[in-house]
Amino acid sequence: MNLTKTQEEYLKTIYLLQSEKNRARVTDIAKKLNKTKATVNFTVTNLNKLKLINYKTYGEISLTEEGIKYAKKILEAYDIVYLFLNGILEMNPSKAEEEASKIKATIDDETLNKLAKYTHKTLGLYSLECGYDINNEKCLSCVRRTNIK
Amino acid sequence: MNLTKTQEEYLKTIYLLQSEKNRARVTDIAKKLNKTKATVNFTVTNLNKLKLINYKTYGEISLTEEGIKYAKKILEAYDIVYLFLNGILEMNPSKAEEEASKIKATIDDETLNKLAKYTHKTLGLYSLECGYDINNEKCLSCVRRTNIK
DNA sequence: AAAAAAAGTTAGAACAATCTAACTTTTTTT
DNA sequence: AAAAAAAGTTAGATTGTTCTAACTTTTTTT
Repeated sequence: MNLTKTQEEYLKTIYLLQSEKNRARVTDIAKKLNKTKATVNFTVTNLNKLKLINYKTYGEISLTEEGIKYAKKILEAYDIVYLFLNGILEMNPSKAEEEASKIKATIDDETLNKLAKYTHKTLGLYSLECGYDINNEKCLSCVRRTNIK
Repeated sequence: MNLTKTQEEYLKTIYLLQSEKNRARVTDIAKKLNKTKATVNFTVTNLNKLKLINYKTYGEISLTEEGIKYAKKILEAYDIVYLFLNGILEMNPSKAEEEASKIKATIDDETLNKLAKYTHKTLGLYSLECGYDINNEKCLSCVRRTNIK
């Protein structure tokens, strides 16, 4: 399935809201993304059709198994970019967060992998506190700032 | 004036085509951006209304003074990102080019400046072959791969 | 200079994402 | 439990970007 940037952004937001506040209502998402409730409702309906979230009119919103998979992948990518911006470029957390979202949404996997490798090497994290495996082209928990269950 | 990403992309493309091939026709732009002629025609008409290009129906396309200013700024930003991707992440030129376009279009000036500083410092270009001035927050000719007249 | 090819244009449609305004449902407060 | 507030929905419109298909103009070839 090929998601749009917006869809990815919403999945990530729902995931984070759920792990931070144990719920992700239309209003919460709207606030976090600075969109109107109508807009959020539109995308939520749309993600529901794709079976990425569970949702019934006036009901609660939660990610499906599939949705969680996507959200984790999106977050991992986002975290790599965040780590670079915050850890290497020394941007302040909130700015780095904002920019990481935007950048993550545009770059492809090759760039992301190269950035992960570089960031790990430069920050001296490789094969230390994190489980990053340079051959396996994966970046794991060390990058994650949020606590995902 | 606040341009959309698409408008910026077209301005950059027109600029490059003009310096490389001395002309930027609808067809040339379409090929470079992988869009249909109809689509290019639409945006060209639109840039003309904004007085960023000179253009009459069936006529030639060229940048106005204003258009050139924008294009240079866009290219400078693009080049900073390109230098990072190619020079530091060691991506191959064509991939770096492609990704730099996308990234440049999303990040804001603060990120760009930090990236410029970092890239210059890391590649040892600062105050050597380039005119980069760390206080002035500008990245000048050293980054430019294209020869702009 | 006529025919063919290339370039350019226009009209009409589609899509994703967003908005405002009016409305309904649910939750909270009194 | 009635009133008020908060949350959620729907309809309708707008914007930006893109497309296809049909058409016109310009350029090149014969």
